[in-house]
Amino acid sequence: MPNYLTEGNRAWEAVLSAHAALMREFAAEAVWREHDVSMREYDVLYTLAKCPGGDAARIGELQEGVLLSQPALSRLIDRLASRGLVERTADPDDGRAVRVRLTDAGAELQRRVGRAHARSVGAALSRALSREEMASLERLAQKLVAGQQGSAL
Amino acid sequence: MPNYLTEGNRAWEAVLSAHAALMREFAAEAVWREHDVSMREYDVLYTLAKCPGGDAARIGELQEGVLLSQPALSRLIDRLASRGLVERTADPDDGRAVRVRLTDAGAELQRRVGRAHARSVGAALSRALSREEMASLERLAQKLVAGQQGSAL
DNA sequence: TATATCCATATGCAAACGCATATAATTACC
DNA sequence: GGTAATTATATGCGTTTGCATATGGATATA
Repeated sequence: MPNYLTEGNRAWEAVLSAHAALMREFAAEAVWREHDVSMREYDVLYTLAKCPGGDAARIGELQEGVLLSQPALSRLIDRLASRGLVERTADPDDGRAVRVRLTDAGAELQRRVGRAHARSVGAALSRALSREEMASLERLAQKLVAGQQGSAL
Repeated sequence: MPNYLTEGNRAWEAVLSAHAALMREFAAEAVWREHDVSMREYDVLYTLAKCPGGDAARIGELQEGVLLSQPALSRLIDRLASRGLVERTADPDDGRAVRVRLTDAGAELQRRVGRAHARSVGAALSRALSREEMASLERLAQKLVAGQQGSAL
């Protein structure tokens, strides 16, 4: 594994620019205001929605997908719960843990917002990349994630 | 420009995951604490450092690279200025605008932190991608940015 | 089983953020 | 050239964030 430092840095800088540019565009969508949901809140709702085990996840699991500190995520879930979008339930196997799952209202909101947001995402990517390039980008991003997981040992 | 909505969404989701994973790793670096600089602050210092015109940029220009609201960036610059890392000067051509440039101390700090951070970035990318893949990722990310610029019209 | 250590989540608090809006300077239009 | 619309940045204010730490359950060790 040779170290191509400058190439790596240039690639990462480009990724950051792309991330910033697209996030800015997506943040400008009307959906968020229409449904009174922030992108971060939606991110959590989305993560819960695609969660395999009956839409229930432990906070620690959600943490991996969302770029937030543990306390910030804990309070974000507070807010979602107080709005009736998610429910906290005790984990039967671990008394310390908390399971979070979407309520019907939360799942419904996620679907509504998700449809609109997915359109924007698809449009933005289609504008810039071919189908093959999208697949290539997906693969490269997945390799980056995989590389990270290896280093966490 | 056909719309490959699902492919685009999968690619974007992978990019978000990679971004989150790497940002988390980079945030854990010791540099930030050692030099009492947050990643966002460094981001601004870096943007100023690579700025062509004598390391001076208008706030609006900085805004494009940093994912922050205009008021947040304005105050971030306040803090950097109060620590003597950047200087605000009036723009000679536009009385509304403000030019921001690195002080010597700011440039020095940027270099120190930059070296350490660049090592981490390079290492993380090298761990996951080959040189060719880095180049490919850079190109795809640049196309994403270019696609965005086109849509801003 | 008592005790120390480790883990998952929550809470106190100061710092930082976003939204709305103010301020001041530029450009557009008549 | 004067008034309106626009642009660049700053400020007020309520909300959200991160850091440090508390709390309470699990695991290990003796």
